[in-house]
Amino acid sequence: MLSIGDFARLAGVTTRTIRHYGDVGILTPASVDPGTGYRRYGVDQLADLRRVLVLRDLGLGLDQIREVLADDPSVEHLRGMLRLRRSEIAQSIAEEQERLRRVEAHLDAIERGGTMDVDVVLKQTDPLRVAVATARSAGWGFEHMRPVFESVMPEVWVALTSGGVRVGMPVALYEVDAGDDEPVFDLGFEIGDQPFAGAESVRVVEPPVIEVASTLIHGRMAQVDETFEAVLRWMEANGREFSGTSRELHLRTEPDGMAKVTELQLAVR
Amino acid sequence: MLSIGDFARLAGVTTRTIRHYGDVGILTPASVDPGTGYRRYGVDQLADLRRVLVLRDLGLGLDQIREVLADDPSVEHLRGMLRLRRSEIAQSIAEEQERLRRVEAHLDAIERGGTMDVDVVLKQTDPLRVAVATARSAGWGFEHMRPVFESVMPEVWVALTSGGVRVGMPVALYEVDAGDDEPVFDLGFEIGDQPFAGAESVRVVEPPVIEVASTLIHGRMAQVDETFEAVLRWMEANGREFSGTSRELHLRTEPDGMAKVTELQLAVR
DNA sequence: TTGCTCCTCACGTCACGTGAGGTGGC
DNA sequence: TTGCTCCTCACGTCACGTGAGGTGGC
Repeated sequence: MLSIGDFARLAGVTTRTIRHYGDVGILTPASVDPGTGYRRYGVDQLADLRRVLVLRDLGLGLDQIREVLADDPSVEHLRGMLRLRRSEIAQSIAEEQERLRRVEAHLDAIERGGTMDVDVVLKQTDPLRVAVATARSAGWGFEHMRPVFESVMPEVWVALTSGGVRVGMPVALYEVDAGDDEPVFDLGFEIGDQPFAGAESVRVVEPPVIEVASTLIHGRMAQVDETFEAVLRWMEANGREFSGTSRELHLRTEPDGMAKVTELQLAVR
Repeated sequence: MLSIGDFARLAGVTTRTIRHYGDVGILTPASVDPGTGYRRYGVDQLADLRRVLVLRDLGLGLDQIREVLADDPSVEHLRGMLRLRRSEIAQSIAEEQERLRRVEAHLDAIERGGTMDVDVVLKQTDPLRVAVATARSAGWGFEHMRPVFESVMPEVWVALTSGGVRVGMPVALYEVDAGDDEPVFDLGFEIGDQPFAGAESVRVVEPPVIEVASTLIHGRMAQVDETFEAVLRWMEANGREFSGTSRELHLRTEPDGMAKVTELQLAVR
């Protein structure tokens, strides 16, 4: 019989760990002195403890370890847990590698230019339901777009409110096709889950949930072009490619309808 | 100004998270209503929150984030933290990959033969200081070794105790060189940090701390040969190679000096 | 007036580490 | 008798999630 100190030392762990395993029912002492409370362990329990430590080092939780040790023909059970663990670990490696890439991209940006000019986040878009009208402009760029915004948005607004629909956040949806000189895009408002049958040129769309590089634009929209390009550069530095789909979400607007905070989303491939 | 709910929604986090960042001093509300305690956030704080979320997703702790945000020309500081993070992530990826290999080796063992016959652990040896005599036997294997043990160990024991040294755990140290037919190895006892000048054939050695595949043998030493081979098979399955150095630590012995629990260590290359 | 939002505690998470304060064994 | 070991609480860790119980705003 071994004292807890000897037992722990032989296994290379602390006595606190041994007591903890007793507390959670993973490894109870062979006997406990009723007077002093001193724990005693049998030498054959060393092998049990080893098994626990092996499973722990594979990343199993103590609850799982207790389960595996509990049922006797535990091979099937253990196999199931290890398969689960395998995919969990593979998953977490993939995530850490992705994280490492992001850290390195940040460091690159710092080395190159002081610090990053934009804060870009890679994320999934939130589900969205919008009522939009299709718009055309003479060319890309804010100067071409602005008049289109100013004529189309009020149009959609009127169609919605006269239909009894409360308008939400203003939204613009773009698709760039190769060599487009005359951009065609959708302008409108988020409408949540309110019913709306559509009217004349206004229809309801639910853009798919996709992965985007997202950034915020503060203040007037004049910066939108340069921000767009900054995000494209960010994508390049981070090994991502622009798919051609982009969205503008006007998170906050001035009373006059001008954007105050805009989220710019460029879909990655 | 934004309510905490709007603020959180725009950033895609919960209000609890926002409050927590307030509690720890990372992002305090632009204003707090003194009557109701309601928090108010400025739209420009959305960018601040974004920065926090970006750093969080790089794996920085909230303490570190607070530090980086605290000093204003934080580029140097941030760079240092990101470099640290980079190496931490690389480290953790390596560990997870190692863990994945162990899980897969376990699964292979289960597929092949029900479950593993030995519990083998890869670990660093503990520091060790032993007094040993050199021994020779006619060949490898327990049957050849046993008589050597039985004659050499008492010899060392006498040399130590007559020198006033308390003997610790019995230890055997082996080196296999290619094609050795007449094994030469060291037998003796752990002596901790007790001084011992050496006597006749007995000398003090401190075997280096090395990485070993370790397993326990319960009961009489007759199983040592098959266990040795099982560990070699384990190494093969786990992509490790035996370096030729091995050790036996007699963790517990019977009153008659026979081993009751023995740790067998094979050094990996 | 009824939902909805917001508020402040405060416990739980996971596997122990780390004292604090006290007692048994050589 | 003096160290050394052992004992039982009980807090701390990290970044929030999740109620509980209560109140303000449209």
